[in-house]
Amino acid sequence: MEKERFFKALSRERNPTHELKTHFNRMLKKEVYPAHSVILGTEEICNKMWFIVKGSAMAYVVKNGKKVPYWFWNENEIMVPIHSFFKQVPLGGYIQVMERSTMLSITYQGVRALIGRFPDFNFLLMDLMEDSHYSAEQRICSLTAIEPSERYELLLKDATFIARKAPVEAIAFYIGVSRKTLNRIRMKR
Amino acid sequence: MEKERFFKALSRERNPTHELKTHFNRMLKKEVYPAHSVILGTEEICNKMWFIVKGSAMAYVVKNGKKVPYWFWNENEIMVPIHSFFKQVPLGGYIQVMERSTMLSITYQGVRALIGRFPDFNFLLMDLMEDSHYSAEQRICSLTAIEPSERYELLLKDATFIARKAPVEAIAFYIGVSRKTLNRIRMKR
DNA sequence: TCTGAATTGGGTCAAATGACCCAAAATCAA
DNA sequence: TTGATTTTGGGTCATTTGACCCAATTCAGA
Repeated sequence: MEKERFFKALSRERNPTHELKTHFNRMLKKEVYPAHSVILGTEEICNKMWFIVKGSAMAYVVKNGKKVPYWFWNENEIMVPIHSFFKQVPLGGYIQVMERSTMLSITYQGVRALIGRFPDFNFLLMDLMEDSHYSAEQRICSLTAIEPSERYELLLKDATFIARKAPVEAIAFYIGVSRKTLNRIRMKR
Repeated sequence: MEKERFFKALSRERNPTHELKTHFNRMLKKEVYPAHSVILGTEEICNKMWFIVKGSAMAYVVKNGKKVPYWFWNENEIMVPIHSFFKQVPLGGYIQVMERSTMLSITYQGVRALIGRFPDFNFLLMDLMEDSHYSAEQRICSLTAIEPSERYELLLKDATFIARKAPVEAIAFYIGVSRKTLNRIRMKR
């Protein structure tokens, strides 16, 4: 069942109590977003954490009228803009689904309640943050320590869904080059 | 006193119990590193979290024999390679002090003990991770959404200590350009 | 303090890149 | 289904960039 998948994605190798799971599941709401809909705007404070049951999404900033993505989420992943959600501050970017997407969501208040009641829950959240932080650091290294073409190869290897689902220009900006340069990279292989 | 500064950097706006503070302080060790010494190597698992009482440090990966920095820490900051420390896995990079530095350290076992005993402590760690994650995300946006010269201006504004303390080449790689390009940027202003 | 090593600014030139452009293809909405 | 809009690959050309180089300066260790 879908709720199980969300909880599984959260808990992974850990073994949280059944009680936590029950309370967690009880708080989930199902949401469906039409293709390309914007879920969250720059000025908004994110008050939900999602699990992508089916679909995908990206977070981007707008520069010179262009969407420059800084994060992608795939099916089966937990989608939460960490800073906006946990600090309850404006997102400073946009989150948009890349296709018609089905999500499960839990509110900020819901998460807070679980934290208060189940100290174990903290560990799950900390794991989430660690992983996210690790990905971000990997991305920084990729953007500074390797060539654009290698970055593209890495993307094809580690995040195939991006190559399949995102517009070319978004992929290009994501790896720090222009659409033209990504085209040239693709021509050469 | 130095230990107070460490705890203050950890707790910030929060108000942890005095008991936590006492136990925390009791676990700290003072360490002094000579200028440019490497504190942690690629294969090592980080088993400490530091507070930089005086000095500064950088984390970098080596690419074609060059040091490409992905993180800098200044005086009064908490230095911890989040992934290696919390997941207890090899660093996958190097940490080096940029000058003779005085630190306070607490071991991984120490942190674990505090987590077990003071659930409050989790919140301090989560704040730490959030902030770190936010900085990483900002850096990703800077590397993809703005021009090298703007990146340099941002660095001068938000992280002056890097411009003052890091070698030119390190600064260049940090903002994703060659030493030559950074030189040209500097010439033009 | 002194000497060797490392870092620095800046010159040259070939290669990579981005801005602009276009026509074809794909996508979307009525 | 169809017409309008968006996305795409690819061409041109000016600009930016990086690799390589060197001499001057700074730095570090004895």
